[in-house]
Amino acid sequence: MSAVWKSLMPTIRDVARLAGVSTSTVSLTFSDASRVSKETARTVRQVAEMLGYRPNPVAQSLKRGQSLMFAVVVGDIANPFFTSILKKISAAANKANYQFIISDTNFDVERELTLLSQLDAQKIGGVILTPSRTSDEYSRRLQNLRCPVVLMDQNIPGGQFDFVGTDSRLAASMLTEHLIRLGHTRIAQLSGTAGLWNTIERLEGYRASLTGAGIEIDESLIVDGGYQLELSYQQTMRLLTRPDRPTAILTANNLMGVGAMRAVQELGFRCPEDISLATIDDIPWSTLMRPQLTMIRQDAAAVGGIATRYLFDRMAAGSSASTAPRATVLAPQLSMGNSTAPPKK
Amino acid sequence: MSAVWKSLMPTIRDVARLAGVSTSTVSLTFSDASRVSKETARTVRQVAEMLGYRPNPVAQSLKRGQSLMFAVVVGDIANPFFTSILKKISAAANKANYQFIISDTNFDVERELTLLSQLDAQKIGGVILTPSRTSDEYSRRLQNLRCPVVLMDQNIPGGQFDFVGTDSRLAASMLTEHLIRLGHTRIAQLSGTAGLWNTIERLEGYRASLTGAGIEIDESLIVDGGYQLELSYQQTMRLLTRPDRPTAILTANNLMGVGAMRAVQELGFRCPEDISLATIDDIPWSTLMRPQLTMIRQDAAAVGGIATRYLFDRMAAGSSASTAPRATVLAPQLSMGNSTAPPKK
DNA sequence: GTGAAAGCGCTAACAG
DNA sequence: CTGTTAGCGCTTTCAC
Repeated sequence: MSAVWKSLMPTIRDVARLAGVSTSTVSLTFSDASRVSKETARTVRQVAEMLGYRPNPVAQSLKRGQSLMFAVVVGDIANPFFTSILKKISAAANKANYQFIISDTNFDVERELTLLSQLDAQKIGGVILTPSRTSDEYSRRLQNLRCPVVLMDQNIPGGQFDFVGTDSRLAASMLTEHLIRLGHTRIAQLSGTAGLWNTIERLEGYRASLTGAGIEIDESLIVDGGYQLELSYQQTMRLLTRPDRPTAILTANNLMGVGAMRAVQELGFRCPEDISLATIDDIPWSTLMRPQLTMIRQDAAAVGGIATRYLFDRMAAGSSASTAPRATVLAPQLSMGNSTAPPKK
Repeated sequence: MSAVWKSLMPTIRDVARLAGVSTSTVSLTFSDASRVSKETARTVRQVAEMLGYRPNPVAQSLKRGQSLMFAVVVGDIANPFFTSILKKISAAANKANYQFIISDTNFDVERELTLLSQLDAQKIGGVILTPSRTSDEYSRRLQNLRCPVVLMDQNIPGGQFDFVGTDSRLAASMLTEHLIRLGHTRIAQLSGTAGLWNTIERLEGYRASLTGAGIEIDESLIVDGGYQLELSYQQTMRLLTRPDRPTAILTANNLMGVGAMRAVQELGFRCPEDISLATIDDIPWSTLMRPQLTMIRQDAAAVGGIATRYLFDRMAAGSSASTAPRATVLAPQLSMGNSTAPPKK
């Protein structure tokens, strides 16, 4: 009934025997062709082709103690910001003939650390990671990995790792200042998971802009939305049913933007007449939404592309070379929608 | 500067030496504890713990000729329908302590086949796949894989593989009949990639419903949108600028639904007054869109959950057992929006 | 119940 | 240039 999974693959020995050479010659033919005579190489390739021989990557990894596969670890594979990045990484990896694993940690740090140690045990060749902590302890765990690590989107203090992301501080400032210019003074921020790099940066940008405009900061307007849709929805419900509710809400990522918008709609508020909404990160098909959100766009493709390049460079260099970490911080881009307007008198 | 990737992992020999036993005893302790005396096992575990020993999965795979890792291969990782499925698979795999690879083929069949053969060479333990062809040749390639294969979403003829998906024929019929009941007779279908299982089923459902209602089928109203947003957008533009334009459009997946909606908006048509829109597959945050699309919802979590169960069962059974293929066809669910209305007179 | 030994398929000195 | 050889870390008979 079911397929037979047994038809043995030809091994390097089969090729060697049939080509009348040794296994090392076959191996060399595929790794460093220059060390084999043109003629031998041709025969070997021919035989290999005929037999349908492909080097066993598992054996290669075992021998080399390192695989050519790398891993991308993200907190939420359903977040379109990350899928955009993944698309780009996928294309780059494909072009370079690398394979990679995508893993979703569901924002579970325990799971993330377990995963990383498993990958480490598998002798994974490298990791592109959105770190879910900024603590020293966490940083140490990452440093113990025996493969190159590239951070994306979120950074960690210390700068020991390659990093690519967007200037979050600036992003938050741009939106905050836009709202201030419109005349808002009661601007809430739906903030992300406490302690994360971007969370801190976005809060700082927000605070700096308010202070710079001479607006006193109302701490009760800063609430934790955990970068998640549902929590953001609940928090927005709470914010908007307060007597001293804000006139504008700035959400620190796309999913929280959606959550906030849903709450606004459900409460029957009109946006932007009753409440202004602005968010960081794009939402797919946001052009079909009403109102269109004013937002900061990040260049996800660039993030993915650069992260991949950083990683490939390190993987190619091997553990020997210890180049100084590189970092790219991209500029955020403001995209005006119609979800923001001057506050009602 | 950069991390040292060299700190060697303890091997089974280190554990054996320190525990004063042989490597086979250590191995046995972890695989079949019943064959080792309680006491020895305890010592071994203790030493292993102390050393931080973890069996090297690469070596295990090489020896066993099969890894515990499985792969999920989809055409478009950015399609939210697939991310929903992946979320579920991820949770299930995590619970069962399996690892998996996600791969995006970008709808490139060549790439898909290359990928599958690479995975095969890696001795991957199993594959969950959305097949991108229905041909015999393709089917044969799949059968040659030496690991269990579970099909999801799209099926292939022959029924040699486990399959889980939704009744696409019924899905298309439900929407078509809904439109007919509203009084539409010129209903276009934006169809998917020709030849695919669901494409065929959805077309059949559509045709059957029209014919059943005594409506003659206008072949020019059936156009190829390739399951892609952009193509659907263009095709809709074309459809709506025809003198004999349809009064309703049925799109065969979510991305095409978005594409069609964008075209409708850009042309200044009102939906549903000027044109009715209905689609198969949900769009995230569709509740924030205006109008709200009338659509068929599939139970993505169920698809992911069942596919995983099928695969794990086969992986656990090993290549020995050859159970007959299993299949689950889920019922589609109609979700009424306000994008459909009776046609204008 | 435990250990010795033979590889899984490949790579990389090292010789020739 | 090519072959011999010794493992990578683990599993698995097969003896004891």
